[in-house]
Amino acid sequence: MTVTIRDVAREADVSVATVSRVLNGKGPVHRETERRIHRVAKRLRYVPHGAARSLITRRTNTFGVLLPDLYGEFFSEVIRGIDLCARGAGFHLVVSSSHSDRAETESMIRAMRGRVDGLIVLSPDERPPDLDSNLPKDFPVVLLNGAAVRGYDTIDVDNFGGAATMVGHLHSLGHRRIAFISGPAGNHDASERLRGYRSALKSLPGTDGLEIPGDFGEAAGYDACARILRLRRRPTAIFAANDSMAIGLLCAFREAGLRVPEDFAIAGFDDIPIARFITPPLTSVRVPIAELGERATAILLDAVAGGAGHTRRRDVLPTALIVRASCGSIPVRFSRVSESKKRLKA
Amino acid sequence: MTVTIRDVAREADVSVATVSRVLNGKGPVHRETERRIHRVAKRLRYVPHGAARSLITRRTNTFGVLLPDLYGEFFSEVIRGIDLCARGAGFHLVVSSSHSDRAETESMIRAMRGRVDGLIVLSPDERPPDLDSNLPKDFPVVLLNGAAVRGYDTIDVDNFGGAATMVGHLHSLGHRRIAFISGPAGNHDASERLRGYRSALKSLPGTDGLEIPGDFGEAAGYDACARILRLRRRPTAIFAANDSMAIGLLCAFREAGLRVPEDFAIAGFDDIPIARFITPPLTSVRVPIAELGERATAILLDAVAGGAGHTRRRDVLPTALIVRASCGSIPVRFSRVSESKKRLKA
DNA sequence: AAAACCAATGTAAACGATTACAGAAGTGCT
DNA sequence: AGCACTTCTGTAATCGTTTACATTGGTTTT
Repeated sequence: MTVTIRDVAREADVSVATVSRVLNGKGPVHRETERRIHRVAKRLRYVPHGAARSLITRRTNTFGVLLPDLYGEFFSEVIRGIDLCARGAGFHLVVSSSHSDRAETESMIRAMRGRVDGLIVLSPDERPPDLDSNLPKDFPVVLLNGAAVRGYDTIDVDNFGGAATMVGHLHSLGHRRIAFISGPAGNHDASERLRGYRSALKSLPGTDGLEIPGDFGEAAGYDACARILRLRRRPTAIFAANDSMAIGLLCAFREAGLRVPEDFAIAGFDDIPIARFITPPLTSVRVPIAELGERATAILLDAVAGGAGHTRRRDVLPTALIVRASCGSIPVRFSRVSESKKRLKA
Repeated sequence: MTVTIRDVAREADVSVATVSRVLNGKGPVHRETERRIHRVAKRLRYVPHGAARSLITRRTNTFGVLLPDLYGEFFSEVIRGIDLCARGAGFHLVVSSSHSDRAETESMIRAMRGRVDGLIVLSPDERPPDLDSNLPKDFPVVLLNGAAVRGYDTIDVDNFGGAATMVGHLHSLGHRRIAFISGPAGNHDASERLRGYRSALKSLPGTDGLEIPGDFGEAAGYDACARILRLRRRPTAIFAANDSMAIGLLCAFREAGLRVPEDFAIAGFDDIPIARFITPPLTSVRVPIAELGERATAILLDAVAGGAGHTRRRDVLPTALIVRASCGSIPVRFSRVSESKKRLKA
């Protein structure tokens, strides 16, 4: 049915070996033969069969990326970093989402065998997927943004430190009652950030905490507003475990007729691109999302090239406090856009 | 090196056929043998080689998605729709971005041969990639959001109608000088929206237009602000060809100390999720982004199942005007969040 | 007791490419 | 003329699976 290298060979009156040579530009082939084969290939609309090819060459020049889901700016940014680095090294990328269902994740991991040369797995769970029984030994894998796992390369950001820094910042602005909207239970980032928040509060004199459950979605932030307004002793600052929830919260406050930062200071975590575009621009903890992806890919490239000679690593990337208007004490015109865009005179 | 079905067979003292049968649950196999094989497979960490398998079965149970790039909410949403539908039918998804470089796009298309059963190509260009010479004849492909192409299934949104409707809406709010920030040249959506804008303006009495070049990026919207403020006769309403530019514009106005919608009405196009969360919530034209993806996948599923019996289609999805606060005349509390979230009493 | 059947398993041919090896033809050197 | 070398091309093995078909031994039917 579909046309194979055999058809091209027959039609061009040569052997398949010669066709292969021409198409891959290997080995000496007569000028005339070469032209003829190209003509025939084009005429027959021949496209080599990727699976067949990589079966024999044992290379796919492709990396797989496994995400819990494909939506949201965080993942987009990670992929951008991965893409950048992989593309530079001549690798394609296949991205797959597994909806944070453990069984499904593991099924996808298996499905990648023979289709990719290496795997980047974003495993936000505290308990990472069972790679050992779902991948051949020594298959190159980098775990992104999850707990450390023995025997695998992992890369993570300093969630603990970032959260602690943010609490310190809020404290320095005079806030003493600082609430925290936490992320989903069992999520590695979420629990590290929570740990950072708690640890910082404990070390600061005269502070008072309040933990509101959340799940990293905008709706959770939105709902937190109602909860906060019901309180007798309201916090003066609210620190959301990620930007999405902070945005939902901002939105709810606006609807409720409350002002940020005048009535409440709000801070987020991640510094997703949209953070600087909302009103007021959001104070957040920047995690170098794209760089996370780049680094992961670099490690994977090393693993693929190095084979057994590759030594496993655990990288932790630093975070940075990004101060904007949502916590007050700075002019409403926001601080970071100037990096990339012309500032307006008017 | 890596363990194959042969190794499992040898270790379990059976033929490869039996192993294959067990692993795929086909054909009658003795209970005891089955157990033994499973044990051995697990012990050896055997994972079947996807390429080898799909070479013989001629099925991958995978769809490929080709995007111009992987970033931005629009694409995330499309993928969500695709994912939803594909997953339901038991198909995996591989996503690849090609950075809108024509040659690269075509190289990726070729790379998909033998790795996927069908392809969804987002081709925002007026001139779509050359599928004919980069894919076998009758390979299932759905073109998303681009110009119609003979011989292929295509699906698109009603950009023209949506833009015209928005202009009508602005007009009905009393605006007569309505500027348009256009999208990148050569982009199908962009030029259809521009056409809709022009056509509507022409048909409305006493209106006045102004076209500002843009490229769908936030920065373009941001820059448009300066340009507008330099004008002697300023527009009262600005219609951006997509939401990202509208957001950039909003941001620039805020920096410049101008108020929306009091000083300028601003409208966007796409209704990306964040549109309702910014300040003020953005009036926009909703395009059913996720549904776009779902429909495309449904068509592809039909094509894969139906084979030659599949009839080609060209679908055009309707758009809807979403009125929020950014063009005034409605309360600042925004209208759509109530769909999905509890409204606050306070 | 022969025929007919069934369950359990093995043998070997695909699938569509790449590539080591070998052979053929031509050229230049001694 | 014989040899070595180069250039071009073909033969066939190989990658890791699936599966049609054959085989075996046992059970039931007639």
